Amino acid sequence: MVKLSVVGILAGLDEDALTDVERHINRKNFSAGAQMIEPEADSSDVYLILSGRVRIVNYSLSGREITLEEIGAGGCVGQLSAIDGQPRSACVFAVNDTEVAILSPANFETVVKSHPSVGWNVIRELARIVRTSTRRIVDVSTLGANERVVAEIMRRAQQVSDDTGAAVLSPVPVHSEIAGRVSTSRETVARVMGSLGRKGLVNKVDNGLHVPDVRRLEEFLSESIH
Amino acid sequence: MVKLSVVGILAGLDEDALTDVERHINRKNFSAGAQMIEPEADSSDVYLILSGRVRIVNYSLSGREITLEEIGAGGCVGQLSAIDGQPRSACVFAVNDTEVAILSPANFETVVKSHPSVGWNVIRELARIVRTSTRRIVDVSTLGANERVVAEIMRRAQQVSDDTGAAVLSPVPVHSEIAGRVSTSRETVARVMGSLGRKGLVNKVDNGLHVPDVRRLEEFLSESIH
DNA sequence: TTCTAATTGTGATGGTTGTCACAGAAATTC
DNA sequence: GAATTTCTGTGACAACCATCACAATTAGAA
Repeated sequence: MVKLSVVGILAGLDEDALTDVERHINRKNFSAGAQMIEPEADSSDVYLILSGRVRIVNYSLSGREITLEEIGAGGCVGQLSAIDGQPRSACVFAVNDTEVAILSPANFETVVKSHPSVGWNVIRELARIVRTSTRRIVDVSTLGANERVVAEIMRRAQQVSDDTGAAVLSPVPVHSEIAGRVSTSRETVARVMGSLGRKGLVNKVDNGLHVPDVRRLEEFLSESIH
Repeated sequence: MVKLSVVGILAGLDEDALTDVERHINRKNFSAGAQMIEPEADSSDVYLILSGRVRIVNYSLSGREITLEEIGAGGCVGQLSAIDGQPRSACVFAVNDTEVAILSPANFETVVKSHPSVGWNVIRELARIVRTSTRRIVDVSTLGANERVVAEIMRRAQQVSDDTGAAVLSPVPVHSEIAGRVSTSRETVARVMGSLGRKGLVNKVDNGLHVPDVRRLEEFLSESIH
């Protein structure tokens, strides 16, 4: 049984407070691929992710999948509805087997209001989301689809680059998954990845995608933006 | 001298608390068009808007202007940097003559943490921003430029529609301003507006843009999405 | 292994829309 | 009211990329 203390927004709570929260949650498990929240549902529960990984997506009428966020253990989803009472705007499903603690909106509000540190944690988390959303709006408004794909690879590589400036993305990101994250088609991702490979900017290794020189990728991107 | 009580995030504070906050702010005036915050500046102050109107924009390398938000009296800007300490990601300028109260990041954090209601107000405000950002990401990923323009007019009309289902947007929105808000070019907005006019869905009146039947506009949009 | 499903690679094509260019209209300034 | 700036309207054109359509490859299950 995973402890609630792994949850980021509860950081700073002492043992007593945590056991108190524990009394107000329901634990639940979802297996990989299961849908956790469907849009327009009129629940407003907050899901604290204890283990596993979830993805927040939105489907266009034409069936195109738009990935809004992906959140791992320690994160939480579904806060928005709990905060403003509006219906859910996206659907959430489990990428891996996932264990969650479910908090009712009323209890969420109580916890937030009675523990200033939790309130501040929630604020920080929302600020993070606003920043990434803003970046994405700017990206999609100023970059072409090809450049967005490169930028996405670059960002992922930056996060795991070692001191020689190389990085390995493992497992190899699936094209359609990247496409969902940068609002383009799977085919465009395939073409860009092919071209990056031919230029030697990335290459496939056993169990991952190898980026020999992240800096060179950055340069390539700023050149192509022109 | 405008009272601090107009500020949304301070709602719920009593007189004593307000006078206390008053001691920690600096008032400042900006005239229309003045730049209030420039990107990358290493200040992290929070600006409480007492009167006037400001616009948060981001410029692409090619000079294209992306409007992220527009905020009137009672709102606040610059929270993100105060919350996460990261540099500013956009620039803010005054649309009208604007009076602000400036709060240092440390004082902002103190106020938020010492008044649960303020904390919750900030959370609600951030949630609102996340919702509009998400909507915009979905829009820009699923709709074409033409449809986004129609959707923008529709949303504005919905907000001011009377009981007959008509609406007047006044003053007439400037094309380039709409373009900045839906990530397209001024010319595209001009073409769409022209076509909407020819269809009788909108028409110019003295001092505004008249939408005779908002519902018809909604229908037109869902048809064009197809 | 063999079979099946998922993922990738690539050509052809057409629609959308950004960009350039310039003319006309409207609003502001002087 | 003349002059200047800002805003609007529209044509032409090319770039970009989503979509369709398959083939090839790889991974996973039986």
